[in-house]
Order: sequence, then structure tokens, then C-alpha cells
Amino acid sequence: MTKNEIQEQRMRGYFIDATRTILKGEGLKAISVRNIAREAGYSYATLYNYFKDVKDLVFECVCDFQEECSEYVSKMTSEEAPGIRKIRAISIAYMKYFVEYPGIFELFFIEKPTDLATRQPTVARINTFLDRLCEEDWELVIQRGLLSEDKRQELARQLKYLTTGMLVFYLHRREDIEYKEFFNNAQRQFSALFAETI
Amino acid sequence: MTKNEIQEQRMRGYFIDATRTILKGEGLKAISVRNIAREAGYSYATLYNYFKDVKDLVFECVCDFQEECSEYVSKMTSEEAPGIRKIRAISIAYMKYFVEYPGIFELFFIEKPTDLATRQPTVARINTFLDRLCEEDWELVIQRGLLSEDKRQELARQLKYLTTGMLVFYLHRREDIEYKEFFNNAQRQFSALFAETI
DNA sequence: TTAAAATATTAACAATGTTAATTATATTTG
DNA sequence: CAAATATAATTAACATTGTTAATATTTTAA
Repeated sequence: MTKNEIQEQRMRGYFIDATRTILKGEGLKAISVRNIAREAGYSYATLYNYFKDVKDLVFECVCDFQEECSEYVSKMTSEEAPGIRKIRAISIAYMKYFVEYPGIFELFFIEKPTDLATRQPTVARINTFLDRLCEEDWELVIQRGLLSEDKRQELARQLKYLTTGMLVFYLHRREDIEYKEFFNNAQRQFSALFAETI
Repeated sequence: MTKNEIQEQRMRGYFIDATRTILKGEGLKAISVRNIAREAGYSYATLYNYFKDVKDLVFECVCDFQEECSEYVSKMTSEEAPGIRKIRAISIAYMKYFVEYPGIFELFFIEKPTDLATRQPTVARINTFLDRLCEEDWELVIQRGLLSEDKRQELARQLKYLTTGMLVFYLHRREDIEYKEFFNNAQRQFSALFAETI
């Protein structure tokens, strides 16, 4: 990396950090070019020297958030025994992360990139994220002969749609329930989902 | 209803119709006060004599869309035999409606009302919508003794979250699949969901 | 037919994303 | 080291957004 590239990456980092701060705090609706620039300590037009547009910048945060969420999930599920029970714990922790940071949920699942083609890698990462979090444990369950490869794919998909669906209803307040009830319900959903898999 | 009330309802209707047209056509992102007013044939400020704000107007369309969707579903599932198979057909038709009108999906599940408290009835209607579409057939399945009341609630919830989750991923292009593959996948999800219920 | 009330429209404001013009800073060259 | 050039940051500007205040118009009442 040349000296210029280092400086450029540093500048991008300032804007990305600012964007992350706002997304985690006031959320996606509070994101604006001027807001980000103020948080980063630069003028709003400077942003356009380093990013195509504000959506481009916002989607740049996805990888960092995924890493953060991974750690969050790891810490919350470390003492859970590997296997199906761990997959459940991971899914709950994953949902708790988004409940804690609704702005990140909006970014991951609601916001549309300006140009889908160039953002395809990012979008693909989002799509496979929960699967990757559970990867180890899915493998384990298959090794133990509790699940076929096909059944694993099917369950993983259901898990993906279920978690996202529940989060949509809860975060967008389509059902009138509290935090505790929400996660009780999530546990019940998972029980039903994994019922056959003992 | 007094003469004034009739006129007021008529005016509200003009704006609601205009909003529905835009939502069904260019979608929620194309909704703007000036757009709606142009479509309705009035000035943009006139809107505020009949609605608190633009979100208030937009959420006024929910009931009409639900009726429209109900008819859409009825027509698409009329020759299906009542019971679980019909519930599956209804769910597929329901999803097809939103795939045809993504703007209506955004309104139903993504958009947040300005004041949740006053919009609680509307939001509750959205939450229970799919359930109401399937009501008859759920009852039938229970009457036939194929399902307990508890199991019905559980399945209905899973169905609700699954459909919404799938639609989020598809409409927001988080997974790179086409129309046909999407509904094939949906069918597979439903097969798994209803597997125990033969 | 005129006075009053109701209703619609234009003007205005603050905030948004983005681009062009301009200023300030670094870098290169004589 | 100083002057010329290239780079990068800032302010100005524009179009669009939702909403409110100030006007103009139409309808109703006297």
C-alpha cells in the first residue's frame, strides 16, 4: 500500500467510524451526509471524495458490524454445549444484537443499495451471515448423524426466514409485545422448528 | 352523515385513491406530498386539510389494500380443496400479491407510522391479516381433529414469520434468485412446515 | 348582495443528497 | 528555497423533500 493509499484508507475509516456511531446510536433514519461529516470532523462534500454516495458509505459498514455481531454472539453462547442447542443460542443472541441495534437491522435487511451489482458481495454476505455463525454446529449435528445434508439446508433456511420475520414484526412494532415476551415466543418458534431433530 | 361530512370523505377519497395508485405503481419511495397532490388534482397544501401528515394518509390505504388482496387471494385459490392445502395456496397467493406490488409490502411491514398509538388498530389489522385469510381453513383442520388449538396457533405464527421473512429477502434482493425459484423455495418451506400435519 | 366562514393555493422554511466553483494545502519543479 | 502545479477540502448552489403561514378564492349566511 502506497502512502496515498494509506491516507485514503484512513480518511474512509473516519467516515465509516462516524457512520457506525450514528447507526448504532440514533439509527438509520438519523443518517445524513451532514450528520456523518460533522461526526467525522469534515465538511459534507469531502465525503464524496471517498465514497460514491451516502448509501455506498453505509453499506461499507456491513462487514465491521458482522464482525462485531460475531463476537457478541460468541460471548453470549460460549458456555452452551455444541450442537442444536448451540444453534438455538446463537440464533437468540443474533436476534438480541439486532434488537439492541435496530439501525443495523435496517441496514442489513431493509436498505437497498444504489447499485445492486457492485454491492452483490456485501448483499451475499448478509444473506449467508446467520448460516456462517452456525456453520460449525450444523456440521457437528450432521457428523453425529442427527441430520442429513438436505435437512440441514432446509432447517437453516427456515431459521433464516423465521428470525428475520420475527425481527420485522417486533422492530417495526406490528405486534404489540414486550422484549421478554418476544424472546419467549422466539424460543417457542425454535422449539417447534427443531422438534423433529430432538 | 351531514353534507359536509360527505364532501370531506369525498376529498379524503381523492387523496387516498391517488396514494394507492402511486403505491401500486411506482411504489413507496415515489410517494411524496406533491406527487400525491398532482395525482389527485389538488395543491400539495390541500392535503393537510384532510390528513395530519403524509404517513397518516399512507396508512389510510391499508384497509383498502387488504380487501383487494383478499379478493386476489380468493380468486387464485377458489378451486383448492379446503384445509391445509388451501392454507398453503392462500399463503402463496398472499406472497404473490406482495411480489406484484412491492410498495404495498413496504407499507404493511416496513413503514413506521408517525404516532403508533393512534395507528394501533391499523397495525393490528396488518399483524392478523394472513391469519384472517386462513381462518376458515384453520377451523376446518381443527374440526377434523388434525390439529390442536395450540398447534394451530403455533403453525399460524410460523407461517406469518416465514412468509414475511421470505418476502424481505426476496423483495430486498438479499438472495440472488428469480421469481420461479423463489416460489419453488416457498413451496418447499411450506412442505417442511406442514410435514407433521400430513 | 354583501359579510362571514370555509377551503384551496402560493410562498416560505428548514432539511435532504449531490455537484460545481472556490479556497486551502501538498507536492513537484526550477 | 520559491514558484508552479496538482490534490484535497470547503463553501455555494440546486433540486427535492415535508410542513406551516400567509394569501387568495370559493362557498355559505345574513
